[in-house]
Amino acid sequence: MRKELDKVYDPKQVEDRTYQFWLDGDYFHAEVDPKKEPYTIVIPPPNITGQLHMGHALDETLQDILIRWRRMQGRAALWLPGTDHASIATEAKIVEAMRAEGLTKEGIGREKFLERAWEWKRQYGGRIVSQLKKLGSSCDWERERFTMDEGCNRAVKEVFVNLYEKGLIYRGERSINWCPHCKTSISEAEVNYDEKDGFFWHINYPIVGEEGRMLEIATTRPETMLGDTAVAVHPDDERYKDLVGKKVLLPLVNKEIPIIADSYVEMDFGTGVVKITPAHDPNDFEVGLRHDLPVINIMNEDATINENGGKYAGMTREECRKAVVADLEAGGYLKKVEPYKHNVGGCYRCGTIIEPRVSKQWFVKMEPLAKPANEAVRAGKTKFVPERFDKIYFNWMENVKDWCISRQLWWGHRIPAWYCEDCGKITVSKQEVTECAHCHSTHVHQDPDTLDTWFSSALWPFSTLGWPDQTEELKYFYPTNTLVTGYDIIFFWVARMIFSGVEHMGEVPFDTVLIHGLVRDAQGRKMSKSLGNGIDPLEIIDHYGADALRFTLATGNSPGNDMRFSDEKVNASRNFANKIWNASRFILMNLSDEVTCAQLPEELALEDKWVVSKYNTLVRDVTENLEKFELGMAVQKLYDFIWDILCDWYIELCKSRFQAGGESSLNAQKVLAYVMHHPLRLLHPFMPFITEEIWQALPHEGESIMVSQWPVYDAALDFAAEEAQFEKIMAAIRAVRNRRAEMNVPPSKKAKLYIVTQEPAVFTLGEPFFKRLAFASEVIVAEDLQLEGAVQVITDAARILIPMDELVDKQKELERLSKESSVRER
RNA sequence: GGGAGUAUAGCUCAGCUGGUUAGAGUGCCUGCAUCACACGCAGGAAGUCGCGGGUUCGAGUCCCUCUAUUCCCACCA
Repeated sequence: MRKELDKVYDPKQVEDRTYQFWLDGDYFHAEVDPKKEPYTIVIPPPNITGQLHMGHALDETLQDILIRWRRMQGRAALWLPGTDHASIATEAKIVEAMRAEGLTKEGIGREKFLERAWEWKRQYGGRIVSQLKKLGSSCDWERERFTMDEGCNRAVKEVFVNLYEKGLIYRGERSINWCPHCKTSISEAEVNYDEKDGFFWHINYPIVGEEGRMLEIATTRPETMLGDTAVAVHPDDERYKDLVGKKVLLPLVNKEIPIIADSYVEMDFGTGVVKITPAHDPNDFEVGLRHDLPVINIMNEDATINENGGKYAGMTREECRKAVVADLEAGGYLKKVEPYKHNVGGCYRCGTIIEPRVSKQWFVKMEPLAKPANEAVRAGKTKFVPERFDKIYFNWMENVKDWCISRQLWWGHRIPAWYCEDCGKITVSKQEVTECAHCHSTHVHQDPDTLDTWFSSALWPFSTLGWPDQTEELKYFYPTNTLVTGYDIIFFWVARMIFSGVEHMGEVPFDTVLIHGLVRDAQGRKMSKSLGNGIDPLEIIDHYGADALRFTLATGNSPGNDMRFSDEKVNASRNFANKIWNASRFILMNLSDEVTCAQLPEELALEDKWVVSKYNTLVRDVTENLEKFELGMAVQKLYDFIWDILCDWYIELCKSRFQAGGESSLNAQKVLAYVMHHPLRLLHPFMPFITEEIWQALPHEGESIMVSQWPVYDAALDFAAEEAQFEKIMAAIRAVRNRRAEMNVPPSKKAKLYIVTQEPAVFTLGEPFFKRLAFASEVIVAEDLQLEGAVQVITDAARILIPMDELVDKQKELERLSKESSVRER
């Protein structure tokens, strides 16, 4: 079927229709097929609360390029899609929505809350998925998963019980990071530290029994003194040695607390004396454990001061600080205040300053899990691209602390642990527990907490393939091949998937982690909601088309590096799409009916061999680049071939042959169809929509470019000698054009050319090329010739003479014309 | 404090294991309505490859020092 193509490519006419065509053809679906080699990518599941942003667009584009390429190579290519329940983010959304109705979580209760959450998921959870489709993502939608679906829930329980039984999950009272806004614990990885301007308050604590003698402590958080249970000095500090064992009177609280010695204290920092607040500082908590100090929690869940704060109860942390400082000053305890910059931890979700909090939480013991994972990575079973990111991985995994996995949230996988009200022991089970495993009491209740979202994400590469069942899919597609993600997510997700895979599957979850950078705005700033500088990929798709967006994101992007996104770049990409479109139009307009498929003719002219040989090299290069994950280089080469080789040279050369007609024209048509048809396949992973649309219009066999074969390098098409010969002619043509431009001769003013050459290719084949591309009215080729008064252009292959009189006349005429027009302008 | 990245044309970036005269896009300048495309064509100007050393027949590329800049980790209250 041959279509009339519009002059300008309009993605809107093509994209949705084409995507539907693919869906209808079931091309994205991958089956277990022992005859094929599998290639698997699991998608980094976007949050159900999310909207497609540029980071997603980049991530999905890279994955789609890889999966489409492998599919065309004949692999059983599975791109497994899905979404993440995003516990904190989703719960926050529901709570917010309820607040508008005057409702609270506690008010409606757990069950009703979860009903609402699932309803919300049903309504909005699909939004991000439909946005992925707009990009052209060729995911196997039949296998779409959700981190909280039944299968994932089974996997989570299996893992939890398994690790608990191995002693790798435990419950303990620890100082954890608490977000007073989200009202839940968060893990170490979920705290972002930012340098903030603050103060260093020096406070005098009077020493008991030594009238007038003070111990000067320095702190950045004076309000926490309400929970002080000791002050500490270094055991070797001569200044304070005599005081260890004595007591100080805690100002404002008027309570005696001991002076202890602990090597945690740095003698050279501050005054060398530290107030110890086990409840509100993780280091102090450790000191407290060593010295058996009481823990006095002075704050509520929302970080307001509780009854332990005495008269300060009810104040916020900030109000309390002001009040405490004022009271210290009034009491004469405040020695001095100095400005101080220090790092303050904030919640990665909401940015609220976290509060250390001592509470009972569930933890994953990391060391025994990290070790075999690290060995596997060190052995090269999983490779990072670019390599340097393994350093980041190792740095984290080798220093990793136990992972706090319990969250005081309702939306998520509930912890499969039950407490006995009679014997107080814990029963952990995959099934609903109705009686205590230890004393058989039926007075049991389940832990109200849920698991960190990342606990279920960590299992994604195998939970999505059916684990814990040993499904055919799991056997065939696991381990997966490539994981594509940003460097910002290595700790949260990549590391945890690796140790989970090694632990539960006995094999790393993927062989390659392709790391990309951040997409920044045109000024190089991070795109953020607060700056309002985010660029909406859907708007870009709407204006320029998905192919232009994908091309932009794939170009000029080397692995691991950040990139800037600008309208200029998308514009250039859109222009490229249009260029391809018009080249196809030209070809379709000139293809006679007898050219039915893209096959080379028997006889190849010099320029045919040149372009075919160039194409052949392109196949090899693009494939090699893809194998090495150099997607940006691959797409650049395609661009160069299509625009420069194909459009600017080969199509131009064909024009004269088409006019001449006959055998030469027919052969040119065949070659042209060939060098358009095949590179389209190479380009398809990058620009799927336009390539499919043109491919459909070209005379071909097969129903979709998606299932056409990825081209392979063919040694028989390597015409290196002819390439070199033809390039000599090209150089000569360029030289003539160059000289004409210098002399301001417009293309419409044609001149006679005398070409003097010993070069056989130029001698026998050059004439039509010069006529068309060097704007010659007539071409005379000679082995030797002298011409008086001619402009001479000398190149490697030929000496070209342009009769002076013709050009001089033209030049004069031009000068006259330009004078006239400048007069007219005035 | 520890680690990593980046520095190449006005701007945004390529440049893989060292090898012709350092490339592209965009912007700029000149010319062009030539029958695929002005979202175009032809031509042009534009670079001390951050600085200084070193290795080499040969360095944008490898090594060292320094400078600027970005990021990650840790954290001393």
